[in-house]
Amino acid sequence: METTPRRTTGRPRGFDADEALDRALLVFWEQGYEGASLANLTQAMGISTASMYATFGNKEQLFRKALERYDEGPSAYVPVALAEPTALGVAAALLAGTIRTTTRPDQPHGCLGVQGALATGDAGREVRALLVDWRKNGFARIRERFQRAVDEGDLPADTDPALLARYVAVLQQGLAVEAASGVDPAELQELADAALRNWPLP
Amino acid sequence: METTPRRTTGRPRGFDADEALDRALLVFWEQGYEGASLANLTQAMGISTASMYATFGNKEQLFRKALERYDEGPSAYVPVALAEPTALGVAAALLAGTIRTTTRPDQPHGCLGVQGALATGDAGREVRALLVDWRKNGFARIRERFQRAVDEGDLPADTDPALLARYVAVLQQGLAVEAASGVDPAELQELADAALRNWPLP
DNA sequence: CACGTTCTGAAGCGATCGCTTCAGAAGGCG
DNA sequence: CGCCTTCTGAAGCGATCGCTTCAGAACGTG
Repeated sequence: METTPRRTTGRPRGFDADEALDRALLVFWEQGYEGASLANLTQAMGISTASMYATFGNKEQLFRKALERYDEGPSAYVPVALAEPTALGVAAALLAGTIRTTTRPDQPHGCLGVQGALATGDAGREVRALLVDWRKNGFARIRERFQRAVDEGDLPADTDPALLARYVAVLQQGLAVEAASGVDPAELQELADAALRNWPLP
Repeated sequence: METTPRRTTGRPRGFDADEALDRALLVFWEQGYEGASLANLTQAMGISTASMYATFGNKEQLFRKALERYDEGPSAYVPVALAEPTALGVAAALLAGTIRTTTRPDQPHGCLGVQGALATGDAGREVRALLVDWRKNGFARIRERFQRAVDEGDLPADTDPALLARYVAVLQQGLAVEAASGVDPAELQELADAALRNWPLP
């Protein structure tokens, strides 16, 4: 990432911005946007508030960067899943990826895009809207992929791509809530398998 | 409700505790436990902080009472749904009830039990655990109902009640997240219908 | 009416909130 | 080396956090 123009001169930054961002991501992921205080964040990042503001702007912009980081890291399974050759393969990979990402023992349980700011006070209104868009975008990408599957004959011609995409998205979000509740991933995977057992075949 | 022993003498309370609790419920529902400040709450309740503390104890106990109120009000469809004669009827009523409750135009969108404290800082740890239990309890009641359906022959003998209950619970929670994102209830109901189309029949 | 009890408005508790400022330390460059 | 830019630790900004205290108002009761 290139958070600052990085002039040629001056004292170089004493920390790794990417690593600091990763640590901030974990804090937001676990505590949510409003639940994560500046003190929590900077302590986990190992830097002072001044360095945080100089590097990332403010708390909200830090969250936006952390969300981008989430897309590149924990949520990187999504584009991979969408590239699966069949619609059923796409759905299965999305659900498996969701379960894997939301239940890792070394990470916060659940999904940042869901629990980062699902209900907030005034201070979190913009971040909440950001995550609403993030989820809407995720749904749209699945819908487009399923539309392609219909066009290609991979899904029956009378399939409603939006309905099917909503099904997958709802399962993903429901799974994320279950994961945040500490439910065993094996049980969730069993459910994901069952939920795709009646997939519409061409 | 009977928050105070209600002695026979003394100056009577100048507000309706139930109504104040209803208003607090709306604030918690929309802003979450941590996002709702004492100022938000007492202003919506129309009382001073002293009255709130005298009547309800503190913020956390106020939330607990609000959750009980949520069970009696917005979430009252659950026991009704569980009393449906067939397992499919139970599932359909639970999903329809979820959609109705989480998308009412005159109420916050989404589910208090999900978005009230899904990810929190230290201050919300206990409330988060409370809602985890709340959700686990909801799942358990569905599972027990489906177990009964298996015993009664209303579901095939080889049906896994826990798996089927998890399916319904995940759909409910996913629908609640969609509702919190502002998705049209008609679209969600369409999805709920589709999700139950391959219900295991005896 | 006076008493006794309870409720309530207001003020304020220490702590923390997100955020800013600033002097000085730390490095690259001429 | 000395200059100049940038980074950083610490202190502190006003505001708000959840919560408590208290004097006085408001009522039922004897």
